[in-house]
Order: sequence, then structure tokens, then C-alpha cells
Amino acid sequence: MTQSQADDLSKSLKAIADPARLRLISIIAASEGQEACVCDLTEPLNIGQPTVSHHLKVLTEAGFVTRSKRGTWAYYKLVPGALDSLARLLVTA
Amino acid sequence: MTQSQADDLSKSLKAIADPARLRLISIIAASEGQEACVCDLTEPLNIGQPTVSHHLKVLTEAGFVTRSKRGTWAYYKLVPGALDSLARLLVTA
DNA sequence: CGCCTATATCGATGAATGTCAATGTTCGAT
DNA sequence: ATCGAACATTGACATTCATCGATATAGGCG
Repeated sequence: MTQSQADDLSKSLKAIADPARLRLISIIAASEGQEACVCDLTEPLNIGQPTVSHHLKVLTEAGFVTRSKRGTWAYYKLVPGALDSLARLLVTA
Repeated sequence: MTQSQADDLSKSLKAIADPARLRLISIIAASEGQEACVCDLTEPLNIGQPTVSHHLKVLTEAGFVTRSKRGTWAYYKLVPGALDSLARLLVTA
């Protein structure tokens, strides 16, 4: 594995290597259409709303979720296959 | 996913979410018997020997490699299936 | 327009982390 | 016993990061 490959893979791993972000992914994955509103994510995690917003931004920039605003609400949806392809990279490593 | 499950999974992910540690795993995995001596790991990574030692300790404590000393040399070996079971946890998340 | 609600951004702070230089430890060889 | 080689540990430093409070933005409603 080259240095830049290792850099890329570690960036993806760092993005999900956080308890709060793992739980966010878990909740979104269990939601209808694998999509959830921020209001459904703030309460069950015991962390403040700005922190949730921050974690969702990290996950979005890493390509694990996408954001779509409908009215006042922001909905985050899992990117299909993103987690699977990361898992495949792991066993190939 | 519960809080403690998320904590455990994030600890495993943090252990490999580092370019140097990913390259260490990659080199060990490509070695004969999936085992390599520290002397074979220090040079190709462009980081100092104490740092390599530190990374190997992190990987050992996370259960990805095991250490066995033979003479003056320390050999690190991949734990079979460790990466695979982590990858499986990811797609189930 | 003005208020309220939902979400994002900013700035700060404390904790964790990667790296190094220096030193310690262990083992083989002379 | 002594020396050198291989590896680990320690202490320090700079950077990154998770979290929070305060504030900004943006949309719906009266």
C-alpha cells in the first residue's frame, strides 16, 4: 500500500472512528429509507445540537451520508454501498 | 447500536485509522507467514524506530497483531480474521 | 414585517494523539 | 564481563479533535 493510499483510507476510517458518528450512522441506517432528520438524531445521543451538526458534516464530507433540506428540516441519508466498499478495502489491505 | 458497542467499535477503528499503522499492517500481511520483524518495518515508513514501536504497540493492544521475541528480534504477526471480523461489523452497523 | 423553530457556523477549551530525542532493557557475541 | 545491536519506554512538543456556549442563517407563520 502506498503512502497516499494509506492517507486516503485512514481519512475514511477516521471519519467513522468515533462513537457518536457510529451511532448516528446506526440510527440513520435503521430509519425508513435510510434517511433521518437532525431532530431525530439530537436527542438519543446525549450530546448538544451543534456537536451533532459537526459530526454530520464530517460524515458528509467523507461521503458516508448526503444532506437534503426540506423546509426547515435537514435530512441525512446513507450513501448506498459506502460502508461496504470501505469494508472491502479493509480485507484487501 | 448501544453506547458501549459504539465505544468498542470506535476503539478498533481508531487503532487502524492511521496511515503509518495501515502501512505496517499492509507490509506484515504481505510478508511470509504474515509475520515481519521490526527491522523490516522501520525503513520503508520514513518514521523513526520509536514511533514504529509505538504504532506496533497500539496494533497489538487492539488485537490486530501479536508479538513474539526470538533472540534480539521482535516479530509481529497478523491475528487471523481480526480485520475480517472488523469489516463484517462495519456492514452490519 | 416580526417571531419562532430548526440547523449551521464560530471561537474557545481541554483531551487525545503522532512524532521525536534521549534513555532503558535485553540479548548475542567477543 | 563488556560491548554492540534490536527494540521498548519515557518525556516533551505540536497538532488534531470532540465538545460546548454563543451567535448566525434560513424558512414557516402570524
